[in-house]
Amino acid sequence: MGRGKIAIRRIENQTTRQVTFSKRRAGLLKKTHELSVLCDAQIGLIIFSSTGKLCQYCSEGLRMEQIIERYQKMTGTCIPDHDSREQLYGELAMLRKESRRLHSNMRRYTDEDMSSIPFEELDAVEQELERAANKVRHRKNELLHQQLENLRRKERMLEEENSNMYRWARIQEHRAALGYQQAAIEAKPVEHQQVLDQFPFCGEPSSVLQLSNITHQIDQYHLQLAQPSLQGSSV
Amino acid sequence: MGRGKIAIRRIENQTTRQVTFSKRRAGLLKKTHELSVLCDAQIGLIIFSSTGKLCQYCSEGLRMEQIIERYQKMTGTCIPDHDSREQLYGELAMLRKESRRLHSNMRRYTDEDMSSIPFEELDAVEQELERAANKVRHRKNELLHQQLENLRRKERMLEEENSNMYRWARIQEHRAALGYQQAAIEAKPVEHQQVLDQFPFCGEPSSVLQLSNITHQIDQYHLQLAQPSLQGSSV
DNA sequence: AGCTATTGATAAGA
DNA sequence: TTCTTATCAATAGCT
Repeated sequence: MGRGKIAIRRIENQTTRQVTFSKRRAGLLKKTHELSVLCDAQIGLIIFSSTGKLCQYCSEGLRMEQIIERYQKMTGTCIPDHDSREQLYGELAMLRKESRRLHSNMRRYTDEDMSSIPFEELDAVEQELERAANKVRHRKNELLHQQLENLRRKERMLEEENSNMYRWARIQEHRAALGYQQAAIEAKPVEHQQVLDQFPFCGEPSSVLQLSNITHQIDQYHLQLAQPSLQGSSV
Repeated sequence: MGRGKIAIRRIENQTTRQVTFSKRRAGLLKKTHELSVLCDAQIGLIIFSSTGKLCQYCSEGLRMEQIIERYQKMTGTCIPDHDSREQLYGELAMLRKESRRLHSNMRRYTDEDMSSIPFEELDAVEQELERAANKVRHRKNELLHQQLENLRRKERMLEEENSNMYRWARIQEHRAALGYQQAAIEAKPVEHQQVLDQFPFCGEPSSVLQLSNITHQIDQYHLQLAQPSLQGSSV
């Protein structure tokens, strides 16, 4: 058809090829459509031009996917895309959910972020901090031990002195009873603490000085505790 | 073409339709092939007859799957599918990695397995452990504060009682001096501590009971200190 | 299927 | 590209 007959082989002249492609493509689409309509056939036609341009036809009332799906069902070939995409979405949803769960779990341990430390140094820095913190902690414990040891020693001295003083007071009481019977009667039957309560404070025995010293030390210890550790003991 | 012109609509006569289908199908395949060859096009043609029979053509050197794959790639690229798929794969990889990381992190708290920590996660792990240790330390400090506060209160009571007891003893001493002058001379000029030292221990005044109680508490506190912290406070 | 009159497709040129 | 048109191809209806 046409002015002359042509051989069915690749047309070398690019312009001619392009023109022929356009004409014959239109004819093919027309013929395809006619066959589809006349004979009630489901047809899918996919054309990639030599320049990569896509052109397609598919029977009325259908989409190309349906033709392809039917074709794959019939030939048994399966193109992995659809199923695998479903799987991907499923895994994605699962991972998102799990990630949320794990993150909220981890937040129990990590409330802050240290975002400004270079990657390579993190482990070394961390070890150093850990070591420093351990040293501070160790030192603090040593001090606490010392403080408490001192405290305990002084309390034992105090305890001893207290009991001695009590016995000394009893002796004085006894002596007073020998001198003035009335004074003995007044002092003897009264309970220890009750007797003490009857006398207003005056004077400072040495034991009191010792105690104020201990109190001072406790205050110092308190100051130590109030200082945050190197890495921040505050919660 | 043909003896008469026909309308492009479904052919009602089944025989005629079937014949027309055969003839035109052959023509379509021929035209398809000619287009493919002449113009160097990649063409896939899928035809389902009204009876369900499959007929296909595809350009030489190709399989239908390749045509379909190329078609899906191209249509998927034009529609925003390609980008979103890239994103999906990216997010999927990220979530998989993160999930692995979080899981191994959790294992450190639940299984106490520290031997399998990857390099990149050391910093996070250290911080988390550090923070957990800080919480423990904070709790410990709270307890120490309480203990020492109690200790100090009891010591102040003791101090007060001690000074009162001293004054009471002085009064007894004074009364004794009024009765027996010699007793007064013996007690008065001697230093408080020295006087106490002259009397061996006997009996237990209430203040002594209080002190032993405090001592017991200090012992308990010492036990607490001896316990290593959760992450090992030892240096 | 085969034939063929007739219509449709299209190569080449504008 | 599109149009024209001479020519060839496809095919409808008949056998």
